[in-house]
Amino acid sequence: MSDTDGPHLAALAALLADPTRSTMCLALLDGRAWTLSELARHARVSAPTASEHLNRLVEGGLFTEVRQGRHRYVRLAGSETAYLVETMAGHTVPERRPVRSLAQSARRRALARARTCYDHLAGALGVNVTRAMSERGLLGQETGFALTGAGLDWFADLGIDLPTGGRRPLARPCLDWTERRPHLAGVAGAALLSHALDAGWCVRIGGGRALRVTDRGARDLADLLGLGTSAGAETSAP
Amino acid sequence: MSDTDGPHLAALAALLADPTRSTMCLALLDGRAWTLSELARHARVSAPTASEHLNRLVEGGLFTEVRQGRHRYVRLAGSETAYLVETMAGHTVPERRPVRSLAQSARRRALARARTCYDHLAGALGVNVTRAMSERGLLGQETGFALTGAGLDWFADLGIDLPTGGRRPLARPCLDWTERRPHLAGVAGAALLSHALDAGWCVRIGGGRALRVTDRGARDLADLLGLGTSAGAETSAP
DNA sequence: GTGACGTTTCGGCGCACACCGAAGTGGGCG
DNA sequence: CGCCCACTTCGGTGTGCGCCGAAACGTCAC
Repeated sequence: MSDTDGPHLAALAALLADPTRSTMCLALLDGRAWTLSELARHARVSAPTASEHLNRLVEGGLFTEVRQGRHRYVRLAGSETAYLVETMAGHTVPERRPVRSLAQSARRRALARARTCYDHLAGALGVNVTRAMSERGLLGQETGFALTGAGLDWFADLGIDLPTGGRRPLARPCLDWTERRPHLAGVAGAALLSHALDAGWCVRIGGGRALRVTDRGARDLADLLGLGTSAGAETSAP
Repeated sequence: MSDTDGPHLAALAALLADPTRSTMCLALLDGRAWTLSELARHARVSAPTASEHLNRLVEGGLFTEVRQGRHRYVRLAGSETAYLVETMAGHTVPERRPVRSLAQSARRRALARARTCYDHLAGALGVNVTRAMSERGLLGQETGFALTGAGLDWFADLGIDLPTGGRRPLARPCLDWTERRPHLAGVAGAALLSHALDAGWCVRIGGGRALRVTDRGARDLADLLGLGTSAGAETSAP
């Protein structure tokens, strides 16, 4: 391989190499299914244009689609695809981009505080939770990135079932775009976000990826991980 | 972020979205510096064309260059860049590609047996070494991907120094293109390949990425990890 | 100096494709 | 049945860019 793989790699990259398509991919990082018209509006293109792009993304295996009545729902093909998009997004140079409006600034701060990254926690909240887990000996980051025995017990005590045996790693680092530090992804990361939503630790705000930590969530996270009440609000200043 | 990051992600992807450029990136996965004309010949384009592509790749931060006399040497910007290329390459669908010539078939088999992947071992050899380390309790893969205490001792006993403290993880999985299984990357992976070359366990064959396991290497790997003499030759058949 | 060679710049060609408006398809609903 | 709406197909336009040959530039060797 590899000698003849150039064109294949290029074909994959070309799917992400268009601003409209990459915007769509980032939008779908919220892990949910979007309709064509929602994506068209989000990416500011006409419906015909969006249709063409979705065809290519589905054809290329990055998206899967479900047709329901007159709607065309698409979502990321799976966690591996999300991982690919996350990895590439983590390598873009963060430039000083002028904030154009007050509303945009508020939205951006909300996303930086706490958000979902496909199926796990991200933003300051995700990074702080990951760091706290490390400090409490639940997660080992020194010699790689893996749950410890204590970490497995911690999930069990919370009543969170961690399905094993699949190809997906139990714990994996995911580079946070805003914090530039790793947060917990993989099976454990997905289970943790799922539990956080079920247990009412946080709720989605707006229709997007942003999360708000509830009072109950702040209390439980303080109890379980010693997180300060501003863990999902404070910036990453040292 | 993320809302306005579509164009940035697209710009990064566009660097890899051309067959000539992606071929160059894959070539540089051998971790060494290539001259412009070497890359032009490898990618089967003229020197002017290659020059343009290198400009864009350097400009985009994927390559770094060193000018020496009338030569222009380029290499991957770093291990993170190599990781990015590896990740994307690992997501290309492996298709049944007809083998066109006997020489190509032999080259492909050699690469599948043992090769370098930027700065660590890959191919059947890399995957088997990784699996053996797991079975011997040197590497934990159940709850993530991390060296164990025994693993740290194992490196120390070999006299391999593992520099810590940098941003690069000590152990990281890298999906093998040919084997479709993880092999050891990160600081430990790089140190292991470096030691393997220094200790004469394997040598580079041809000018490329392919490796040949020496008699001495086969003996030492059998002693240290219980690897069969064909560990770098056998296929991954279960 | 002169010649060879690696690299860059320039000009021009041709193709791929992102985009839209208009028209067509088909499901859902009154 | 007829209307609305989500989506797709079709034509046409513009442009970005990958490519090369020719020529210029720099370095090295003699």
